[in-house]
Amino acid sequence: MEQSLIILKKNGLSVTGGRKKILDLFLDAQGALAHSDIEKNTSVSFDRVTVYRTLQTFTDNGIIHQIPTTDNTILYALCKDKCEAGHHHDEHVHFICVDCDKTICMDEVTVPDVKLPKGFNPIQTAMIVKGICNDCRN
Amino acid sequence: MEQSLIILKKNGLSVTGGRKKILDLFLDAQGALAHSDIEKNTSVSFDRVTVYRTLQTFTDNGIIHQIPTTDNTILYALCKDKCEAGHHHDEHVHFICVDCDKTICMDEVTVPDVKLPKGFNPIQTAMIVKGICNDCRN
DNA sequence: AAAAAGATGCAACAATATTGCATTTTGTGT
DNA sequence: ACACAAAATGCAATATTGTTGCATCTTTTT
Ligand SMILES: [Mn+2]
Ligand SMILES: [Mn+2]
Ligand SMILES: [Zn+2]
Ligand SMILES: [Zn+2]
Repeated sequence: MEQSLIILKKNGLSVTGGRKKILDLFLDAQGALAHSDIEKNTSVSFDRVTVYRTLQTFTDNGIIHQIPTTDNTILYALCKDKCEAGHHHDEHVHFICVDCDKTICMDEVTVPDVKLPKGFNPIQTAMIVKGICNDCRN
Repeated sequence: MEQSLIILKKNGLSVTGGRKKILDLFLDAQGALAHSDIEKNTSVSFDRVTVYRTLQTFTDNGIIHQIPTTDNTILYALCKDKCEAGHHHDEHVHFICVDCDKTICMDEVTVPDVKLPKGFNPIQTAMIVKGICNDCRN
């Protein structure tokens, strides 16, 4: 059975053309995708609204996770960890290449713990490294 | 002399009502501010465009720095470190309280180094911790 | 005080995001 | 296979957010 089907079923989501297509995009993607990437890359285009709602649904169900940025976009990437609905466990570092602009999930690089001042209770930590990626250095 | 004046002069920026007012907002603020906060909090309101341009200017000159988020906004906060025009040195952790929604610069908590896979060259690292802040825990 | 450089506001426009509702599609039980 | 209920989609309208050019006003420099 197709990977995208498996994921949708496992999460109790009904299988629709749009969801399959968008999920396949993520499964095939090199790096993270922004909303705009999805609108561009789907030759057969869905309504913008559907894309918004699909990304929301996937995020809620722990299928994709969000990556914070400083340019008024949100990046999304597949959760490869054991994320559940309502609680993500993506504690890996994200690398944004300033050259090719790709964003890569470094699944093998765990976000280090950090000691916070007394009284601050951490729930989730994100780490974003900007730099030159493997492909772009020469 | 007023703090805001000093900062503007030091950066060779001409002193205008708008810049002073916005800079004072940052100097008084508890945490980081989004564009929308500035529009709301300035009783005397400037044109939206001026706010955009002012934030851009401040960022370019190393007066404020950006904090990435996952909600299609950018947060801005005063640079307390020795940032220069064109090159920031804000290597501190940012804490976002999921309760009161404030974002705090933890100037004393340095972003830890992280070992990247071969071929990846880091330039700048951001760390955002979500959790419950000092004021909100009880 | 005058000139030059720079900042601002306005208007128009572009891009992005949200909501309600009618219609279509999907999953479920027969 | 069929009918029904539940859910997803598209569309339209609206709201929010961001960008650009240009005329005017303000600040800085001479
Ligand atoms: Mn990731
Ligand atoms: Mn900061
Ligand atoms: Zn690259
Ligand atoms: Zn709080």
